[in-house]
Amino acid sequence: MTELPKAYEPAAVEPDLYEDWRAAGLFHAEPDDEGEPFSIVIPPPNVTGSLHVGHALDNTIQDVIIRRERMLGKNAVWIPGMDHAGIATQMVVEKQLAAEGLTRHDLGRDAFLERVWAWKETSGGTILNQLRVLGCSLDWEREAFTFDEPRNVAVTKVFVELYEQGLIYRGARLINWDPVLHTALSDIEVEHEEVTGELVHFRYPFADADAESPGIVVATTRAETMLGDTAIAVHPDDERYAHLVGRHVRHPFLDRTFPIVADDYVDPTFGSGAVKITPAHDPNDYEIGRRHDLTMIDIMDDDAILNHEGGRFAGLGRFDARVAVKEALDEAGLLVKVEPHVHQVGHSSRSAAVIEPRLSDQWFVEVRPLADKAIAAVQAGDVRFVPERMAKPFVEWLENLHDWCISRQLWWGQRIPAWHHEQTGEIRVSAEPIDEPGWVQDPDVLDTWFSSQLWPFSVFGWPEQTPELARWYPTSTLVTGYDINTFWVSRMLMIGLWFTGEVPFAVVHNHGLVRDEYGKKMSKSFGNVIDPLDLVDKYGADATRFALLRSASPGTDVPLAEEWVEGERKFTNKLWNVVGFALSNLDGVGPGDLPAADELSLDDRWILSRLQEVHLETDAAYARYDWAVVARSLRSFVWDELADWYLEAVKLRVYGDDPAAATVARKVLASVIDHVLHLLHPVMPFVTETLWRALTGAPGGRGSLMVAPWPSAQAVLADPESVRGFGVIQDLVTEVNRFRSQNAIKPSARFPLTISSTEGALLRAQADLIASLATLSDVVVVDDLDDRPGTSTIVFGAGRAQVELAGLIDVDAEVARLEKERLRAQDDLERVEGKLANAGFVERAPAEVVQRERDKRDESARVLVQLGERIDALVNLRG
RNA sequence: GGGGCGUUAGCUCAGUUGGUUAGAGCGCUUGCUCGACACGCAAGAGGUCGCAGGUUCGACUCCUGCACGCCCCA
Repeated sequence: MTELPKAYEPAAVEPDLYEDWRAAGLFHAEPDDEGEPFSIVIPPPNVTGSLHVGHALDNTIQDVIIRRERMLGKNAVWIPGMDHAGIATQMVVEKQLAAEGLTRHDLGRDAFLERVWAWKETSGGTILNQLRVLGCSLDWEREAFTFDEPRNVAVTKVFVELYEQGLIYRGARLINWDPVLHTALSDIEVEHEEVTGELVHFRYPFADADAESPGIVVATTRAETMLGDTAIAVHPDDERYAHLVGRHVRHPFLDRTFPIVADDYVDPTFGSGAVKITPAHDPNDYEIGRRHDLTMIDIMDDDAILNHEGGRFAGLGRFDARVAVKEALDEAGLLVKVEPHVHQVGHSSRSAAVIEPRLSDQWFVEVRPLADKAIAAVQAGDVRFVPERMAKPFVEWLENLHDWCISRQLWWGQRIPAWHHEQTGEIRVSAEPIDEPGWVQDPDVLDTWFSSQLWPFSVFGWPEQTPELARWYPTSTLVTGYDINTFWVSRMLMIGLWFTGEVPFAVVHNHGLVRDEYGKKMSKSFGNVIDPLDLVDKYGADATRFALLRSASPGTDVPLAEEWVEGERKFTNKLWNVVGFALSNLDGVGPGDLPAADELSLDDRWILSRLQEVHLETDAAYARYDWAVVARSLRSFVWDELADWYLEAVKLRVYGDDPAAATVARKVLASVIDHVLHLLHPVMPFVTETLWRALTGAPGGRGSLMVAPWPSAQAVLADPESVRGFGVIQDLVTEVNRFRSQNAIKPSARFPLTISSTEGALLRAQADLIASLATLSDVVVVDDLDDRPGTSTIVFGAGRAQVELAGLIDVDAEVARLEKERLRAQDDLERVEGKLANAGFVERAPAEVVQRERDKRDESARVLVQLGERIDALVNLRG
């Protein structure tokens, strides 16, 4: 076996290892491979995107899951791919055009699309390459794109069938209009932000103008919309206005009158209690408009500039018009008052423009029947959320879902498979182009989510009944942040159930959002963004992955700091050195069968037992997606037990002169390391693979740890008695160390120790081990200590140990140390006696709990007496 | 306004069914080159578990109210 370099250098091994795995075909799976099927589809990142820490977390989790399932012998596949991201991608290319002084309209539709495809081929998709750097074991032979040909076929089929089922319709509805991007958006692409604006109160005069009547006062934050008003609404129970219902008012700037209507929606306590109604530019007004059959007037053009309906305000932008209308009202003597007002304003999540609700002809999906199926599936447990509490808001969201506007006035995306007759206006929806005179295809494209909702089955070639689809659909687990449950998960569930009759995934695992070390959201403007590629570069992929997982407790956001990643690099280095120590001392012994039970020493039995416990603990944590526990328990085992204790213990035999004992130690050491490398591999693939090959001499390629079978926990190795026994030794050694530290005795100074203990037989048998671990010159176990002057006592859990002071110890410091221990024992005793003095406790608590407290009391009392005697002896010695 | 989550050491977080001396990482203090590792080893300081009640022999843990913070929806 070769010696390892002194420190682990990730950059030196990661790219080559990844290429070795890939070249050996280890990322690839075929549907007829052995094993139970297990599949994950990647949440397709935007083709315009680059890797941020959120992707790093999401894909690390998926990689951990798929690597473990692969080792468990499953027929595991992880499908890569990207989302064509209609708006974002079109914006990127339009920005390039703008730099050349061009718009997409200058190029025309076909030339523009060619240009976008060219951009996609050369600059798009860098994110997928970045995932390789992280170690993600995606099946690259199966890469899919939401806008490639197989996916287009699926999209067309779904559109046509939903249309034929009456679930897709075209009609004039109030939609969210982005006046910058010139397209409709769905409700969830709108973000509501709090804005301080003005509440303008003004008066509409009555139409049947008796000069005495003051008219009726209304209030609005968007004064310009009064140009589209076609009614005023009051609450039916509002006595102030009851007599006015049915009367008409006159528009001050336009040649029309409109009625005062009564509607339950009106909040009589808000403003004047009378509401102006603009059905074509406000969602609530729209509903009222439908109920009362009001005229709906769209007063704006695509740029949100007032059209001819705006009368003398036509040609003004909506915000200029807001000011102009207010001034005109004032001049006309109709303005009552203007007050500051805080309210929610919808903004485009893409362009940040203020959304204009607008009446428009668009395509919609009627979601109710689809949503009901999805709700039923969640409630029946056919799809399970982890953590569970994510299910409730998900269902509530589905229950309140409105029809989905799916048409976009863009060019980059699937063209809507509908044709309009130029003369008759008739509409035909068809999977095949209609090539007859007079028919032109609908110019709009579909919302990107319309394609990505099909992802869990379109990636497998649906609607063709492929072997992949049969084998891997439904998928096993979907991994996403909880923030896109509504955007994406809900739609996949609805459409998957509708078209395949099955839930598209059995489990939705939601992780949190990655934040900075103070729990703040990462943002460019705040300057706290961490680049995961930078982390990989500096600390390695394993450390980056481990740091993310370690913070990922179920259902919580995931804080991350660069220093924490640095800490995990130290862990990879620790692991490196553990194996390095083993390699230089194994003398050719590799992992294999363990020695017979009667050959094992106490430390062997202890570490093997602990390994089994840790194995079971991590298996359970893996199964419940608790990455923080997986990471922490493995880290703690390797560092705090294997390295700090077992390696130190094993030196006694490995450096000793009993060859048989040395061989036993080597076998156990090699096996434990081999086992824990398996357990760690899904979370730290690179360093574990490197070390495993060094340990076993495995050739790599198909002989990689990556595809080695997951070990099984062996219940026979569980040995509570050894765990307890080794614990006694750990306690004693720790107390000796403390004694050294408090008495400023050099760590390298050896001195003899005489022990008296309730565990006498155990300690006598392990005297050499104790001497080795605690750096003692000699260890003797006796029945009773003589407590001679000139000695000091170390109290440990199972007894006392006596040290010959030999003039090396400061008596005052020793008295101080013992006083401190006496106080501690005194506190213990008082607390326990307090409990036992409580009659209720003694009578009603379980007997074993009471007995435990009694034992504690006896122990503390004994220690207290002994400490008192020692202190007295020292004080006497001092004179 | 409706719903959800959170409040534990200087910071970020664990704490499984009520009984532990309330833990970890980082940071901080002290000592240490003893044949894996200074990307290290050993020891140590640091917490009225948000506040107020209640249930219980016993509450960080269960219940009620309040305060503060964050998220989603309207």
